[in-house]
Amino acid sequence: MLNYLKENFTNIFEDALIEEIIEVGTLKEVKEGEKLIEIGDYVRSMPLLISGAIKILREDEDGDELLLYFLERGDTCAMTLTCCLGQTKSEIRAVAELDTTLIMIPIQKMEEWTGKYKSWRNFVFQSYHERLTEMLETIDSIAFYNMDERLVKYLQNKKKVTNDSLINSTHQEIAYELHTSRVVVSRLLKKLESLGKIELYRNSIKIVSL
Amino acid sequence: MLNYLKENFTNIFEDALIEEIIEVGTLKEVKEGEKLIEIGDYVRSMPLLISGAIKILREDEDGDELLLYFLERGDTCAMTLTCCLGQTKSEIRAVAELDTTLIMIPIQKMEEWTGKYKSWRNFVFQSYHERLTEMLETIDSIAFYNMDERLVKYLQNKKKVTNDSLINSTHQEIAYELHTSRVVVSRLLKKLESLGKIELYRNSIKIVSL
DNA sequence: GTTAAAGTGTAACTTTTGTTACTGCCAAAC
DNA sequence: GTTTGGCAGTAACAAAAGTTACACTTTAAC
Repeated sequence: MLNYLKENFTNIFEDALIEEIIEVGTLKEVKEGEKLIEIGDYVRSMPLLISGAIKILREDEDGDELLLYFLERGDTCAMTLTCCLGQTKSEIRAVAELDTTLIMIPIQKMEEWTGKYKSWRNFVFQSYHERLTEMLETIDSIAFYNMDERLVKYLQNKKKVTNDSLINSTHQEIAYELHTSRVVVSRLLKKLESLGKIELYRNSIKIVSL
Repeated sequence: MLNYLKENFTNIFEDALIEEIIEVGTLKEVKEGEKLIEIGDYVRSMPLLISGAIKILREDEDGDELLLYFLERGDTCAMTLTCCLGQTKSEIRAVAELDTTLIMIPIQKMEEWTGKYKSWRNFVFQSYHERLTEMLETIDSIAFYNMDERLVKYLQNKKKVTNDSLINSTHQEIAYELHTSRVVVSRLLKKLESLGKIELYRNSIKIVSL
């Protein structure tokens, strides 16, 4: 755990804080597709992301989803922060996008460390800032762009997060995350293919130039 | 200022903190329609809302707007918090929805107080939580609901914030805030009127039962 | 090998939303 | 009083997105 922390959070956390994290934190590994938090859950610990990626989803009345954003190496979950402190239920679902390694920190430490360590405070505020910014980008996408542009952004984002220009998703899965229908996704993907920007295969999409 | 603070933030802030706020804070009054923050501005002080209401807006490439949420009595601007700490430009525009009274706090104090006062930390985290929740509600509206439902929510929200069932807005103004066109708003308002839920006048809308 | 299930392609159609254009009305300015 | 500009109503049309239906292919299960 020490190595993980040094690699990912050195220059961010003070040495004394790193020691404390090692004392109380527990290492957790989750497989791709595994659910970390469900809507309505009470959250009892806070994740620090070491490697992999986690997608954060919102759900509508019918149980359909919308992808909000991804968490990556060095990130933490801002929702969890507020849930921990406010003792409220989770408003979102968190699912591993890739095989992921996390350090879980008990929520009692949250409050203590925000008083004690300046580096922790900065980290927490920085996280809030990043998450708010990502929420704004999500709002921009939904409110200001058409589905074809949203699809392109989605594919670009997915490529960045997985670091792979071959995207292993079905049209149905993409439709869920964009909160639209499979037929619409197929239609728009076909158009992108005919423009030479992607190549379509069963269960996967190759990004050529987006 | 002492009275304002006692009325709105007692039980929230420690006495020592209230004293400090009085020392360094300045009272500010803004008229309805007045702009407080523009996109791209660097923010140098943090507002505590004493009375009135402020609307927070996002802008697209063409300069068209989208209403994100309102700030009310006892609120502060989460965007400002992160902007102050991160020294980044504002991502949003803030405009007074009503005549509004604020206490402005220099940003230098932010960092100091988060270390010093537990009540201040709680207030800041609470603010983040509320703003994140409101952003989620905004996302729900845009992503999951049709324009007719969004319009109803908008009218309900406006009634709540202004505490007045007579809404003094033109169709064009509503269209801007919902990021749609005037014709669409007129069409949907007319439908609501024919259902007996509202009454339409020039420059205003009376909410009967929504 | 046969069957079943999941994934994709596509046509035809509906609904929702956005656009253009034109009308009349009201209120402030002259 | 007349003019002017902003506001609202509405029709007609276009574009975007969602829906239904069905064909065909691939893969997994039996």
